[in-house]
Parts: sequence; structure tokens; C-alpha cells
Amino acid sequence: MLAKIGDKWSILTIMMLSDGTKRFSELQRGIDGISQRMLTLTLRGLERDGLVTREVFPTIPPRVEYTLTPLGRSLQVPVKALGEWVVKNLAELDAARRRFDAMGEGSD
Amino acid sequence: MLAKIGDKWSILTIMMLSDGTKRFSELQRGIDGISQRMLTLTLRGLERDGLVTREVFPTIPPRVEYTLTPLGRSLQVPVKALGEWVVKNLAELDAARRRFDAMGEGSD
DNA sequence: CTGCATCCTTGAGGATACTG
DNA sequence: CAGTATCCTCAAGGATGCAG
Repeated sequence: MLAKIGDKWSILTIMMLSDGTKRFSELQRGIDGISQRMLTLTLRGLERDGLVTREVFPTIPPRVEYTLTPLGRSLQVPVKALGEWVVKNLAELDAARRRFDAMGEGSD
Repeated sequence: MLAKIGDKWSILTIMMLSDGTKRFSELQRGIDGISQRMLTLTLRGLERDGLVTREVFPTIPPRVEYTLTPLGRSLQVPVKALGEWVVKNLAELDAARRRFDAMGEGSD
């Protein structure tokens, strides 16, 4: 149920929205590797959970802006903490992984 | 790459190990809904990333204990923060969701 | 008890084309 | 530009059986 929150795309989207309102195309450009479909689905889910608001400007071409709600901003705190942990420990994780993978090969 | 860390089972496993060393069967009983296969895979991933250690006691029957490494314990901090956020805001998330789902039905 | 291998189902998610 | 719909792939993950 909370799977959405632990979800990779949700995390990245929330991080993108941390520094303010963004439009759809900005998000898509900013979130590396996300497809249009997944961005749509992710934003829907976040909106559904009351974490972001969606504001439509009926202009041509259309313009849609997404903003973190107060609830979303409060989530952004622990999410950012997790993200920072990962960044800070990337090297260590990578080293551990290489160490681990190095074993088991020298069997012969 | 960090998908493993955001992963549902990894999160739950790390939380289970937060209060000390556990053996395989303890983890399986403690993590609701996890299959033996997924627990094995999850533990291997965590071990590979240097987050848990695996200690085998060559007894009969075999006994295997899993413990968070210092790196794992440091990850446990932000992970717990995220978990606590979810618990604290479950009601609000649920309310938002019901509000959201209530719309769009009265179309006809 | 712990763990690996196999089979099978399900759904996440990408690619693409179309609409307002 | 923003969004929907469709098709298709592939891997996550459950169930089961076997082994040390």
C-alpha cells in the first residue's frame, strides 16, 4: 500500500518538486529515464495520496503545474534523508558489491 | 541501482534487523508475507551491498544468523524515519485517497 | 533449518500512436 | 504541451520440490 512511497519514481518526483512548482515537461526532462507514461501514473498516485497538487491552465498549448502539498513537503524530509544517505554511501556500496562479486569465481 | 534500497522487502528486512541479530526463520516469521525465496534473495542483496553479515553455524540442523553491519545500521536511521513518517500519516494518506477516489464517479 | 532450482503468473513499465 | 490507450516485454515474485 505504501509501496508507492518507496517507489523509485515517486522518490525522484518528490525530490524534483522539492525546489518548487514544476510543469509536466520540466519533470520529465529532470527525472532521468522516466517515460511519459510513468510520469503520468506517478503524478496521479502522488496526487491521489494528497502529496502533490495539480493545477491546469487552459491555455494553448496547455500548461499543467505540479506542487508539493504541505503533506508532500513533510514527506520530502525523510525522503531527502534517504537520498542523501545513498549519495554519501554510493562508493562504499559499490566497493562492498565488488568485494562480494569477487568471491565465488575462483572455484577452479 | 539503489532500487534495492528502496525495495519493500529490503526496508522491512532492515527494520527487522534493527533490534539485533536474527536467524533466517525468525526473519521469515517476522516479515509479513515474504516468501522463502524472496527472503533469500533480499538477504543476499543486502549482504552483497555490505549492509548485513551472514554467519553460518555448521550444526545440525543448520543455523544462520544475520546482523546489520555498521553501514546497515547507518542506513537504518533514514529508513526508520521514512517508516515512521508513513505510520504517522497513514490516516491522512487514506483520507486523501478516499477524497480523490470520490471524484470522477458522478460523471453521468 | 536453510537454501537452491524450476515452473508459472502477474504486473510494472517502455514504445508508440493518437487526441485536445 | 499534456495526457490517454494499446501493445509487448521482461523481471519480480509465489509455489513447490529437492538437498545438505
